[in-house]
Amino acid sequence: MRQKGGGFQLLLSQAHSRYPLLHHGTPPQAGGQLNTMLDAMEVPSHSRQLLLQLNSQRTKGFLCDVIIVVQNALFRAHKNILAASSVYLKSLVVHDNLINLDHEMVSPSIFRIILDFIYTGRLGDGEPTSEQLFGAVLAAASYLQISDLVSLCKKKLKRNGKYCHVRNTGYSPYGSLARGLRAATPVIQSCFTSTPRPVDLPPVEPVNPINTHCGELYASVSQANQLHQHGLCPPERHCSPLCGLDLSKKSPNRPSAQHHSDGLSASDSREPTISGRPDSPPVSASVLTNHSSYKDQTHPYQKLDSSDQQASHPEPFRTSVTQDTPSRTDPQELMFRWMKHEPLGSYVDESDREKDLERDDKGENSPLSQQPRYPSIESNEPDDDKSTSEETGSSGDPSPSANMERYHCNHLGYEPESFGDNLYVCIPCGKGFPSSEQLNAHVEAHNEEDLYHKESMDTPVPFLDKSSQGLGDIIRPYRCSSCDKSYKDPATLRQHEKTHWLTRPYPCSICGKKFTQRGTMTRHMRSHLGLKPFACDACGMRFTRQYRLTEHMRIHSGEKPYECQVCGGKFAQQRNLISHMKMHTTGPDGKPKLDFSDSVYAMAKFTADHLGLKQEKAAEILSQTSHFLNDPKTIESLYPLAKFTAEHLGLSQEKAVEVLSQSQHLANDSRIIERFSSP
DNA sequence: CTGGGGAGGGGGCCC
DNA sequence: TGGGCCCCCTCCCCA
Repeated sequence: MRQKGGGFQLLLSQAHSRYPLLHHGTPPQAGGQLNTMLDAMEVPSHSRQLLLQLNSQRTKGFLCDVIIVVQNALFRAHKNILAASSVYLKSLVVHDNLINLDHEMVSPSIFRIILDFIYTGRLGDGEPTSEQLFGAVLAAASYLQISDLVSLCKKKLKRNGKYCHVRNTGYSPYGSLARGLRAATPVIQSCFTSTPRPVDLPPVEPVNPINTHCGELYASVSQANQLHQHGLCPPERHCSPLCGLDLSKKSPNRPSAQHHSDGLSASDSREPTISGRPDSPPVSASVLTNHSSYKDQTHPYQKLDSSDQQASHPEPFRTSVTQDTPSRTDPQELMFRWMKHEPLGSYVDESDREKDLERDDKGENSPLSQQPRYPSIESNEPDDDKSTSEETGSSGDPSPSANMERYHCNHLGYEPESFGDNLYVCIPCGKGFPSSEQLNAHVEAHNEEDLYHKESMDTPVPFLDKSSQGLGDIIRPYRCSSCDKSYKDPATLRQHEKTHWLTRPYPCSICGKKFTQRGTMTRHMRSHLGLKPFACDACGMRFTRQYRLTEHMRIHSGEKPYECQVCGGKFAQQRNLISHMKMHTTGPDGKPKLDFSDSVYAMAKFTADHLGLKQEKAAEILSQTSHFLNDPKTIESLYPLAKFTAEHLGLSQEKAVEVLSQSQHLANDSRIIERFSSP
């Protein structure tokens, strides 16, 4: 039977094209000659034995390096085998370890048959077959560009007198899905849901999971469903004929991929799969060769163990800094904390604290609002909960929200026990709920007006109070009731408020790590799956994020836009500038080595951060807002450092640089620091 | 051996 | 919801 081993011949053909000396040193030969040579194989059973081995390995999951998602079933296979069988599959597996097939083009059952064919050269081996089945397989095989299988199906249909062009047959890819077909194809997870199906299609019978003992990469729950849930396989991609298979995103630098943007977000646009798109009608295989120029990178992801993940997050650098916090009056410490965006001791306005106390007396404060708005230096206790705060990966994070979280846990009985069954607490109003769903519903019920009204009633005003509507309130009117942060729109505020929640709402279904934003969790999932959609045109290196690619491209362009204000050193990546700045701020003994000229850069950055503007706008903002600093009343309400800047460093950045460079002695004058650090 | 820079990768979070 | 940016950790290379 010619078709028997057809896939294997493809495999050998590819192997020979790549490795001309593979077969007894025989040079590459024309197809006919090669076939002749294979027919004359000195060990006739060699190809059969090899294929049997490969299929055996597949059924055991051994050395499988790709997962194929078809609707809600997952299949494991070997990239090489798929690539050898279909140029189309080759174009998919070359980039990703997980590929997603359009289930409207190929159903799980049909794909199982196809995969069996690829590994065995048999179609519906030993099972009763029908023209409906062949039609479905034919359609799917055409879609997947498995020419041998297409030919086989056509032959079988012609034999039955049923074949005509597939477009006119009315054959659905589903067809009659070979009920009872016994196949060796291992399905990682098969969880057939009530996904709406075309009315003319018979229901897909569940495929019994086979070989679930294969101990490599088995999801605890349906990965297919998770992929949808987590946006890794958006429904529109999964279902639309225009969507398709390749989970990768196009490299934005590829003009040829422009047409992918329709119907897909930028992030979801695909790597151009040559003939365009995976879903485009099957075309000549030759058009796919372009793909081979890309660097074939596989990204086996091993970090499935949550403990590993957590162990990989040691205490960050700045935690160690805060552990041996100098005394409050240490000016360098204050400056250092400022540069680190850590709260200064003077940050909590005494009047606000009194208000808090009043509310406490009246019992008005919710359990969550009873804390000081910001943990002041004097309220800091030994950070003894580091070992218990690791679950969310926020260990050592000195961000205000992280500080608040730690502070809550330390001081105010913010343990779950204190809320009984209502573990999910609304931060703005302090109400507890037994489930995250109820809490989310409740949070939605907080309309924007309520939020605004509430903040206007009892929110401390770290920047500018309402009586003096200043720049901060104009730009960012929505202020968090749990911390000092303010936002331009209520949606962002709601998003931010989740960072104060006791329970992070978006857990990773693979490692269990929890996130405050779905997008972060989705991104995290991509790292599990090794998806790197963004490719560098210059070197082929692939990245998980567009931003990484942008950074990377500076390596090729030589662009170094980040300049050290102290020494003039230039860097291609801002993070390396920041790292470099640490060198300026840390002496050889490891202690902070801050002079005021170092702080110029940090001042600009700080200003930009707290005004919600981009980094590069810092200087502009400093100069544009200088008139605010001319107003003593406004200065009084500004962040102490801005006040200090206005008083001591001049109003423009240029002036500040000049003054700072001439005033380094001030850095050692604790009285100066005391002036702005005291309430 | 060590410090510094380059660069890959992950998480937080605002827009 | 995804993009963009920031921050951090880490590894590697080199002087």
